[in-house]
Amino acid sequence: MAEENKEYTFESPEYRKTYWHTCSHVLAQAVKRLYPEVKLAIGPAIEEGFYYDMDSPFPFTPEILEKIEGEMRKICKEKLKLERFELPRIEAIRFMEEKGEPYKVELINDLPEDAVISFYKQGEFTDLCAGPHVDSTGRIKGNGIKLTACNAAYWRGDSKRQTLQRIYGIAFPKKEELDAYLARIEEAKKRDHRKLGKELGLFTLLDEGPGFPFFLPKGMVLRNTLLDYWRQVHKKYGYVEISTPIILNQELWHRSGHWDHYKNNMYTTVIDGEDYAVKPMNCPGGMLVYKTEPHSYRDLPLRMAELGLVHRHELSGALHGLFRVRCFTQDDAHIFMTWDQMEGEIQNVVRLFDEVYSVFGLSYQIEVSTMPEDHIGEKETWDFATETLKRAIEHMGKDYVINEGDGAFYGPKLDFHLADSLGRTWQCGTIQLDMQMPERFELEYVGEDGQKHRPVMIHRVVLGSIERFIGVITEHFAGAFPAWLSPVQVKVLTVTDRADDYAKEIAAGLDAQGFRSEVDNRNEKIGKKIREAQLQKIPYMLVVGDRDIENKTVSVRHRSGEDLGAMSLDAFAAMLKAEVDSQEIK
RNA sequence: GCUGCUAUAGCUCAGUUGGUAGAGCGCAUCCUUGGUAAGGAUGAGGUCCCCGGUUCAAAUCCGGGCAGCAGCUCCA
Repeated sequence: MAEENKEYTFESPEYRKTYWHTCSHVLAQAVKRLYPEVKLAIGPAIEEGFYYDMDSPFPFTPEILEKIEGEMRKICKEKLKLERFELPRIEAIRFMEEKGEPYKVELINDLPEDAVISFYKQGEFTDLCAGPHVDSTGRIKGNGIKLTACNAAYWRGDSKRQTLQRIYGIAFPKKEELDAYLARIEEAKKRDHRKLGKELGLFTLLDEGPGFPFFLPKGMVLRNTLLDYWRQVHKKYGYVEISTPIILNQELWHRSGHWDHYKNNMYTTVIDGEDYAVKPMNCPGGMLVYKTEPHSYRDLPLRMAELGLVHRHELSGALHGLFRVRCFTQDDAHIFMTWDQMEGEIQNVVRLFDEVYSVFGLSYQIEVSTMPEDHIGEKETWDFATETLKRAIEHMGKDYVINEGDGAFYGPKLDFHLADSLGRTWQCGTIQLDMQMPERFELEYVGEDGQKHRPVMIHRVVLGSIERFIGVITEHFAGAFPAWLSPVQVKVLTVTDRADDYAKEIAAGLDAQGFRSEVDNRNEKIGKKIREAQLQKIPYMLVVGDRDIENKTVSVRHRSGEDLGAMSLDAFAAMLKAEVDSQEIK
């Protein structure tokens, strides 16, 4: 773009990338001016902003980042022209050696034989770079730049190599846009499920069990309500439910292949001198249940669901609230079927996903994950399974992207990434097609022809992990769950203690109809009770005072702030029932 | 696991150059009986994450560990 003399619009994704890419060069230039001893690695533009990886003998503190920001603003003011030039490989290497940039030398060495080796020069600073860039550092708005963080990153993404320091930044052509961006980040932090989980009394994580969440009474109501719904919808889609043990003999895990491919993440124990393992997945248990009796083709597809508690030893640094834990409940199911049933059954699962996600107002993006390096089975089987998955969703008119080499060790999968209300995505649902486990466990069914055949299997989860899903919807709803899910649906607030008995009657009446209510009859003013119920994001507040006692009414307030006025308890209950039954989001 | 940062009351946080601790909220008691987002007073509550070191003296300085946060790696 530097070469072209056209109008720039920041709204175009290409130009944003170019703009941010130049910012990363300005960042590197600023660092080299202030700290010449720092070695440069790589500095690209990313989805939102840019970063530069550097090898520095000292950590970049927030104070240092501010200093660097200041220098960056100066560089913008200097309006340095960006000029591109090329060098033959030998000269390019010598050039970077002379500058004392070993990481750049390594990058050049690893470029393909026929690569054009280009550089961009701005003032005294030159960087190895394929471009493109804006034509002058004057294009960058100095006070629209913010260095947001400094963190560690491995050189070339390899955990065995040098740890570098990565400075992240963001930049906009207008200061107001930067402020809006920073405000959005602040908003996201308010929705963080770890913060809301504590404030709303949903769950907690304690030192005594890192990565092992505790569910508190309110979180448990939410969880059980979610699971009631889950059972109801699975019944509708023809599933049966099973439960298999958490600890099983290690021999089973050898047979399933988990031991060879997953043992680093498995917890083990010894019982009566024999080795056992805590299950990291539910499938082997499901296989064993399938084998407890002979099956006819008439039984298929057999859809066996299991809310299975699995344990996985995740790296300590990977733990993150309920999103990444060491023990979680998968809303698993294993579907056994004939080859003919595959496509239809995959689509049946996708329809179930659509129904469930739409209840929460969640949209998704599908990824097709293909054969990983570390896999079992033949490539031909994998190709067939992958094609079947793709074809099934293509016939439903669904879009997808390919995630090369990210499949499970036993088969390819469709991953459903859910976007929360801030546009961040989390993998929840997955549909995995498996032709390996039925083989390893020698599963059979008797066909129409009276012969034994091998079924095919689908592994699938909709919510993914109950824990993660609760985290996702907590952020998605910012803690204001729809009435059907809210741990407390109604809070009855007394104006004076003369209303105590009446309030208890109201709450008892609601409880009798299956609603979840609480009474706040503390010796506090009504304004304070409302404020607290509001902060707890309770959908409905029923204010009861002398007027209500006299008129046999409740004064209804919704958490949106709307005053719905006085009405009879029956009228309110009917309204709430309609809202709960429809699973309305409001 | 790696790099950096953080750890003080149930929660959110102060704590000056080393002299064994404070606020607000919450909780308890009392006053107050107040109609749609915080009424007032009093009081209880702390092994300053754990272990070790320096020092007459450590919440504070140093080392090690556990945990959390950010990111990287990983997420079958």
